[in-house]
Amino acid sequence: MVAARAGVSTATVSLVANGKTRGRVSEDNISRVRNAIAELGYVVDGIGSSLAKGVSSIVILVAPDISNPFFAKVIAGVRESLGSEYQLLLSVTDAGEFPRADDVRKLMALRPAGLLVDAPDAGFLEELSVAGPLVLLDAPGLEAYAPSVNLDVAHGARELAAHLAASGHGRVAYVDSVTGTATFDVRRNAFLQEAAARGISVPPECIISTTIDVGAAAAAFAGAWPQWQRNGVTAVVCGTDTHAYGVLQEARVAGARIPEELAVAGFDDLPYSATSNPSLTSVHLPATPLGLKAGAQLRSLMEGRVLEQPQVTLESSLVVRGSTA
Amino acid sequence: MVAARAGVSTATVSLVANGKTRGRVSEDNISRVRNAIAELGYVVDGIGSSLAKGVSSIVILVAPDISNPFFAKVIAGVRESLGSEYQLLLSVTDAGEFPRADDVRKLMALRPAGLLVDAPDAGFLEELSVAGPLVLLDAPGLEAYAPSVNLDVAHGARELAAHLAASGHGRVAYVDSVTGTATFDVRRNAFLQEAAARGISVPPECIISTTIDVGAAAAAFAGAWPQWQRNGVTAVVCGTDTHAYGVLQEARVAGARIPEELAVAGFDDLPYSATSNPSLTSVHLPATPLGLKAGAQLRSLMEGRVLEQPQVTLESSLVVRGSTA
DNA sequence: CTGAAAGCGCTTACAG
DNA sequence: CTGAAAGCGCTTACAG
Repeated sequence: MVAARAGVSTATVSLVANGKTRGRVSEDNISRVRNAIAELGYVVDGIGSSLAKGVSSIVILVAPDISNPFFAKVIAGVRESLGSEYQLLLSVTDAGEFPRADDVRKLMALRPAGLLVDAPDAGFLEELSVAGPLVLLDAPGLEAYAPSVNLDVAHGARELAAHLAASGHGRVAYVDSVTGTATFDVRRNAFLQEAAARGISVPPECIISTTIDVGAAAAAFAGAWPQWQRNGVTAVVCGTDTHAYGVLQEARVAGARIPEELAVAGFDDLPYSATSNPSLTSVHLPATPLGLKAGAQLRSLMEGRVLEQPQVTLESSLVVRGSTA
Repeated sequence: MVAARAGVSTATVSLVANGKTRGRVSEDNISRVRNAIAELGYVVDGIGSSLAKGVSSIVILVAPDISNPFFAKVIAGVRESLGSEYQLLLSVTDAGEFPRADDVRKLMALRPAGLLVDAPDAGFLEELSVAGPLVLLDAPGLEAYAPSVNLDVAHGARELAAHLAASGHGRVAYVDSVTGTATFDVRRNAFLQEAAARGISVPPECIISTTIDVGAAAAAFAGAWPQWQRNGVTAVVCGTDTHAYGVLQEARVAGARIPEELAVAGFDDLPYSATSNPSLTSVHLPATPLGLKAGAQLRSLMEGRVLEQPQVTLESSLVVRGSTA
């Protein structure tokens, strides 16, 4: 239709629509085609285009926990660095569950231009074996599989241990996340190691784990607190702020004054952590920069460039607030 | 490849892969093809299939505020009712901003099987003019454009006014959202109307609005509170819980005791509202059911069925907590 | 029940 | 600089 209107072949229209006119189309025809496109409101059909080109303009972001507010910022970052020529398709699953490689293979049938995978486990990547551009987010220890953008969450974890030691805490409990995501292992291990080095004891019976859910964490804490209290626990570190909200809630119910009798801290620095009462000490993770950088890396890959720095690590740092001060 | 392996034509393979074998393919060939598919790990190419069929299996969800935790639940609901044969593509924008119809037209080039639009304004729908299956979410007053699933947020708003009146509040302030989304108008109007009916005064200078952001709301409240206090305001109603978190935070800074000197309430009943200190009185909105129902309606449409009930409204209700009790 | 063939809307060598 | 033609991977009447 556009070709007919402009009086040229469809090949010429395609060239103009894709901006590949350099020395291939006359000025005259370029403007005829542009006019025809504008008048008809023509938009290149993505399906036909994808089939001919072999790839679509879709970028798929695979993530296990979209309900985490942290994630919204990651998405915003990815979108910004990807620009408007790529469409971002979110492959979401139920909170904490990871998509089966089988599901993702179905998504691959859409011929995505690139793939972004947040917080995967090795088995998933093993099974997946993507051919095209792929960037991992928050996948510590999996650098061998693909270029990745990681968070140096261990740094913040160590800061937290140092902060608690400096505040005089000698016995601390840890509320972990049950998901096997690598970041939670890093958080816990880095904290425990630094805590031990600074003379803080975290006995095995003071480490519990629950799903990432305020209610679940509250219930687990309620069950464990009486014994912890008898054992002299004066601080609880939580794998995520969400867990910490549950602990804060339940601690109030149990009548433990915060931070005088019980200090509480978490990871993620969610938006509400600055607002809760008491406000929550937390390890801040740069969510937007994470998305931004991962999007930029993927874009380089998709445009055929070679990454000058395939492995990137972003800093984390402790934000001290009322719950431990 | 599959056809060659099974010793049949590609047409037969297509029939089997799409499950359209009823009386068209022999049992013998069906199993040959199935085996070949399994052995080769073949997945129907979505692009080729879409081009031939005219539509893809993509469902696009357009939404203005993905950073709202409320939204994660809506998505979970949509995913569940859509099932695995459709892929959900999220068209996200920066918080509070709505995609331009132009952007969406680009998405339409992907030939989506259906479109879900959350919290649109009339102008957007006017400009859009979709041909295919379309369902609106949370679009009060726009029922004329398409089948929609709405929240009866007015009901909860009236309950809130009644609750405040019963608690003895005579002068109340309102912190609104600046986005022109219809739901915020409904919330405010329903509250103001019921408040007036119950003898609560909400003077014009006691109505302010900010973006949906804890910090912005906090700053706006900080600026307005001194005058409000002089005017005898004893309660603040916020268009969203996010606004309310900012008010809670700033009220503490200003030394106003909650709820004794100042009652605070919001809308949305976000997960953290149950956990904040004091916990936040809020109008609960059924996010998951909203997504569930919208997905189900769209699915009916995509499968060619006629909706027996094109307009659906879900209940909202007040949850009273410590911030007003 | 089966397969050859046309066609979906594009892009891209290729010949001119 | 331009256009005819092949081809991307499927699906679907159609003829047998």
